[in-house]
Amino acid sequence: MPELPEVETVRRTLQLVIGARILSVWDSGKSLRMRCRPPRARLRALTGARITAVRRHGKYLLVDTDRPQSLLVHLGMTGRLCIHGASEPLGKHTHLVLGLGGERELRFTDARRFGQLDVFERAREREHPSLAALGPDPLTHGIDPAALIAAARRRRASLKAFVLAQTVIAGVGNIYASEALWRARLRPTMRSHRLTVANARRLAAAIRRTIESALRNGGTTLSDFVAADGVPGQNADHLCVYDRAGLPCSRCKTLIKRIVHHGRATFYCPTCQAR
DNA sequence: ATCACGACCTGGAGGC
DNA sequence: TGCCTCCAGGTCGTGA
Repeated sequence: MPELPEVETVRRTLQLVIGARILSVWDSGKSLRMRCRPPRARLRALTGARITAVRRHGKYLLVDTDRPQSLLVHLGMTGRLCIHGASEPLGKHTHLVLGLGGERELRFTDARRFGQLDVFERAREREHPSLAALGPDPLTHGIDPAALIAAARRRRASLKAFVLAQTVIAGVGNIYASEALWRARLRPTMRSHRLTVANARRLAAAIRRTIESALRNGGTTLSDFVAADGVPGQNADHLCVYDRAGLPCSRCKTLIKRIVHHGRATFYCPTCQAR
């Protein structure tokens, strides 16, 4: 669920907490991604800090404060970062609660615990292990077709794996990889080093347009995703291939095919997506 | 160095 | 109704 458009939707709805002071910090103590426990002492040291900005790179949210530290949040597959009333009961899978005063709390919940929480020094952001290797963000940096083709030619993996590689482009996940390749009329199983210049241009434009259009619809909600205000996204109704196996392609009416590629569901139109 | 695969964890859906 | 199995949007470590 939370790929770039969903994380950006959360970021935008989180603008409401900018200027708020973190009056209290509570964490569940449970391990999240890769059995790593979020650093409790550094989380709690945010007490008293004021939130100054909420940024994003790919699928990572960066909550800046008026101190040298920022909070890093990755939503994994089922993570939510939502503003709640302080009197609302804590959900079962709540892992972080920032008390913001005015009866508001910013809560991170994550049933599957594939998410990530960390506190890092902003001055050394580039060195953070999760951020250091990220490629350009399609919304904030754009995608340079020349750089895209150079990266594609260095690899032998499929185009789908290429588009999913966060070191190449930050923020594309399984849903939008299928969607962008459909839009670019390229077969997901095509080897990335066979990408032509014209195809690379089409792919760069397709990724950007796929993401922008999903963002306009508030992101894709298949089961868990909601924005920081609790509102689900509407983009599931606008998907062209993802989760549409056996339904007609909106361009050519051929039935959409589902394959398992690299252990992930992959959808494409056998007619209008060239090999 | 690059790639494919499995593991991480829980809940929901569907079959019996 | 209840138990079982399978499946899921991300990322990383392992072994080939």
